Amino acid sequence: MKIATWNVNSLKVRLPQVLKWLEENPVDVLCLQETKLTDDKFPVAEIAAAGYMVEFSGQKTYNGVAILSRHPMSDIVKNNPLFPDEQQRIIAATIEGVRYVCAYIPNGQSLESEKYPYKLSWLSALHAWLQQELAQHPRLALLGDYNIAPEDRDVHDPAAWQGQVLVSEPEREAFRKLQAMGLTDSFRLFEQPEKIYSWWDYRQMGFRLNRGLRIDHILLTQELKERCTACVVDKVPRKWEQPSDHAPVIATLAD
DNA sequence: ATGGCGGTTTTAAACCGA
Repeated sequence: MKIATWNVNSLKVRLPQVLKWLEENPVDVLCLQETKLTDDKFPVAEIAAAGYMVEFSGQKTYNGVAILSRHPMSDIVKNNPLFPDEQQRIIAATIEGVRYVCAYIPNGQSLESEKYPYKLSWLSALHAWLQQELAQHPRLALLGDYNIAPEDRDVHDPAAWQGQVLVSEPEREAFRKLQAMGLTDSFRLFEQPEKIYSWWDYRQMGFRLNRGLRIDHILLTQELKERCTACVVDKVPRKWEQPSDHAPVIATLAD
């Protein structure tokens, strides 16, 4: 079983790349963020033709999430029932006995922005809802764009980023709170090369200079952690023409 | 300090992302 997450920064623009990537990486489950599509514009037929079922929750211009799966999905939940939110940032589904939560955690913009307390409240509500979900689903995977680099080794230049949004202590504390509820960062289960990131700024040759952050994650409960045999960032599509600024993250689960 | 880039919309300039 292979599962993946990818912030595509507009599925309208990136659909050909998603289909190409799935041909080369026929994962069982793919969580997408920033589809930026209303549900009536979602490319269901193209994704079905690629062999995937799909559930989605979108809106105009911003946000939007989807789960693509080779296996049937049930118990779909859109957004956090404990957190009324006009922004479409969560979709959850049960697939083959595993609960998948696909999340596009708010960016926060800056510590001074009103979007920053929104991000922290959003994370707090996510934690509360996940406690309920975990009580029902011992096998749970939380995949998505967390917009949090958990540690300094997930940041290309920790000194330059110190205290900024995406690395600030309250955000990292929220990440650790997710870990404390039994969710493990699958990437850190394994020995990894240094300077592995999942997002690079489009500007100033960010990707070529590897000025990145690791902000896309796959967190797993104990039972899934024990089945996890690999977790990698796939930089290949970041090198394609007109790429998303994020790269996919893939975890492998033994049967 | 600002703007870089790329996507979006109200198809031009403004917004948002990270």
